[in-house]
Formats: sequence, C-alpha cells, structure tokens
Amino acid sequence: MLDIKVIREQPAYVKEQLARFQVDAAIVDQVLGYDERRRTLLREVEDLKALRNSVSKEISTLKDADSRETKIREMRTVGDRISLLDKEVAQVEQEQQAAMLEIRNLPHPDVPDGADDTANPVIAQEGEERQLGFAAKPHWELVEALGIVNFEQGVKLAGSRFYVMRGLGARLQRATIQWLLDLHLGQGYEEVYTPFVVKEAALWAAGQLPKFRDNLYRDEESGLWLVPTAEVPITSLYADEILDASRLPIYHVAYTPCFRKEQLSAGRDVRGMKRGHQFDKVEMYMFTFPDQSYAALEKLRSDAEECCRLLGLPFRTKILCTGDIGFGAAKTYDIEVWAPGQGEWLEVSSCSNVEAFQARRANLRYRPEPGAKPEYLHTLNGSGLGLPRTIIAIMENYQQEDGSIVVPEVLRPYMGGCEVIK
RNA sequence: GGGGAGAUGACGGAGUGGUUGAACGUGCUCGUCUCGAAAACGAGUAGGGUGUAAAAAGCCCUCGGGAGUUCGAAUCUCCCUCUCCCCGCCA
Repeated sequence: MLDIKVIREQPAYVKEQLARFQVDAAIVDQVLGYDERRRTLLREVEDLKALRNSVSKEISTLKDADSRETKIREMRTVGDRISLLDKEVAQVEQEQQAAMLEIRNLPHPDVPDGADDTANPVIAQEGEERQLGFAAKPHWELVEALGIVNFEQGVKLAGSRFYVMRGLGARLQRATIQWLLDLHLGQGYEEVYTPFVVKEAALWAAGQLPKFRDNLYRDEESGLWLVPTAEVPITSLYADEILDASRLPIYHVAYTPCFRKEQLSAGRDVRGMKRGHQFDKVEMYMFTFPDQSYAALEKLRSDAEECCRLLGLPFRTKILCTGDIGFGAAKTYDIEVWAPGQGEWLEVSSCSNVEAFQARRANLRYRPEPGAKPEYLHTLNGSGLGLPRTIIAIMENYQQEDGSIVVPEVLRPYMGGCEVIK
C-alpha cells in the first residue's frame, strides 16, 4: 500500500509512475476523492461528537429537571446525526481502503521500462551457457530413467502438475533444503518454521490479494489459505506490532512448501518439474530500517547468488523491468541458473525490496527511539532458492553421458556421502 | 464434541452507567541526592485520526472484535474471536 500522504501531496508523480505500468490515473483521482470526502465528513462528525461530549458532562451536573430534559432532547437529535455520519465515514473509509489495496507499489529509480521479461537487463553473470561433451538430456528423461521421480503417480494422486519423488531423488531434494537452510543460518538469518496455511488477512498484508486470488488454494470451511510462498506467513509474523529499534534488522529464513494453482494455458511448461502446483522453497526475509533497505537488498541478492555459486551452477542476475516486476516490489533482482538439458535459464530466485508496501498493509512498525513516533519499516524477500528448479539445474548440469547424476560436493554430507545418483 | 472461567495500558491488577484514557503497583526514561551505585524522593511514560508548510495546541476514536441500548458505556444487551481449566474423542 502506498502512503496516502504521498498520493495527496504528489499526485502527479504517483500517476506518472503508475503510467509506466499501464495503470490508469483514474484510480489515483478516485482515492483523492474518497480522501477529501472522508476528511470533510470527519470534521463535521467530530465537531458534533465534541459538542455531545461536553453537553453530556454538563447534563450530569444539572439539578433542574426541565433544562436537563431540554438538553437531553437536543442531544438525541445530535446523536442521530452522528450515527448517520459515522456510517458514511465508515463507508467512504472502506472504499478508500479498497482502492488503496488495488494500487501497486511505485518503482525505484533503477527500474527500467520494458514490456515483458525479455526486457530485463542482465547485470551480472558467472559461468557460461555450458555445453556438455555429449547430448544433454532434459531432466524429465534423466529422472524417469533413474526412477527418482514418478510423474504418473503424481497425476494419480492429485492430478496434472503433481509428481512423486522417490529414493535418491527425494533425498536430493531434502538434502538441498537442509543445506540451503544451514547456509543461510551462517549468513545471519534466523530460521522460522511457520504454519503452511494462513488467514486471509496475511494474503492481503503480503500483497498476494487481491491480485492472485485465482492462484491460491483455499479451504472454504475454515477460511484458511495454503501459502503460495513463505513470504506470506513471515510478513505477518509481527503484524500489528511496534518493534523496538534494537531488534532490527531481523533476518529470517524459512522452508515451506508452496501451493499455487498456476492456471496456465494447457501445454505451457507442462513437462517435467519446472512448474507444479506444489513445490518447495527456502525463503529469506528481512525487516530493516527504511534507510538501510537497499543495502539489505544487495546482501539478499549476494546471499542468493552464493547458493548458486556453491552448487557450481552457472547463473546470471537480472534487474526486473516495469513489464515484469511484481505488484508489491519497488526493485527486484531475478537470479537464473543455466539448465543445459532444457537449454534455458531457469529463475531460481527473486529478490525484492518492497519498501514499506507490505509493512503498511500489515501495520508493521518500529519505534526509532524510545518515546518517538512509530514508523513503518521496510521488508524484503528473496528465494534462496526455489527447489524444483534448483534440482533441475543440478541434474541437468551434473548429468553424465550414461545418465547418472553426480551429486554436487556441498550436498554430499547431506546425502549420506552419496557421490553419484545412478 | 460437552461443561466452566476469562480477555483492561510494556507487565501485574482495580474499576458495574457520568471529568476513568483509565486508580494502584511493577518496569522504563529524566531529574534531585551520591565520589559512584543502590535506596529514597520528584516528574514523565499508549496508539490512531484530524489539524499544521512542518510542529504544537485543540478536537475525535480506541479498555479482544463487531452490532445495539443511552443525552452519556471499560461498565448494560446480543453476536463473534481468542485464551485457560475439566470431561470425551483422536493423530
């Protein structure tokens, strides 16, 4: 959510920035209209309440029954007017809030214009689009031959876009999660384990709602939603709280499964494990002072890149353009790893500074100094890393001509010393 | 699933219709005292909104959440949520 003060004071700037996302300026005018009306109503109703309060006090001291009756009758009328206005205020407030929740975050000056993901500039790269000395196979062929992933069983259990991992495949996944968590612990993150279902409010706070409603799984009976990313529960970890400045910055890392309906056109990304309705992810998340969030974003990015580097995967980092950056983000880096079997770069991490966008939605603040007014803090999130794609890249990069897969050295301790999956 | 108790400020804990945004205690901050500390004493210590160039003052709202009664509600009524205890059931 944007700061209403910024909208009020710099509407032209807000409109201009939103225009870069093809967002109609009308929504800004709409918000301004609600805001103006709300404040007008507020002034009137608050004056009346002040009147009522003082007269009520007066009534309690009046001895004379007649004048007492007169005042009470007067205040009855005032009370009616107040409840009428109160309802109007509530109505306008709700409309204003609803409109505010629809407005995306404003981009950081670094964010370039661009139509879609093909316009994201590459800003760093380590490693090449490596060619193996033989015909590289896509991962779905490798895993089927090795019997470590079973796609049919996934379909049998839950339908398309689900799969079952088994044996060393399952273990490779578990090892990777474990290793990633341990790595981030060493980078200064505190591990959290959260519920995998959350209340609706958490989805609004994180900015998943209203936009991604159709992509989320929900249990009607309990009103709980399956998390699409650990970012959602972590954002609300401290919602409605005022954190002491001494606690900041807070860095968290969490493993969760992620559930997304991903209603894509049939035929797109259907092969293999690249895009399922359920996948695992290790997520990094930061709560920082506003003036430190961009330095934190660089740490986040470098911590994510370190995962790729240590796994020995060629990777490159892009900065997302206006056509690709997410709803809540002010600036985002995507990290992609090379998958020689499929012959494409796979996005394994997305690191974003959302500034105060989520903090406002989650009512998440800190107190700069004892006695000072609370301020919204900044939050950042970054995958470190997304699992199936990391595993895909591992399998496709470490495959050998005979179809076996060498286990990256850093993962071997987590695989009981296993060096090759064959 | 059945029965009972409760939800007040950072914490403990008063308060059952009229200067109670809230006694009292603890904690915290500042000051006095002290060589320094402790103790003692004094003062201060919620959030939001509106207001303002920005502040401040003033005003409004907030005693789990919502609706209601009333001139006036932390105090009365209804609904919801959550917490705790007992019984049953089950991983």
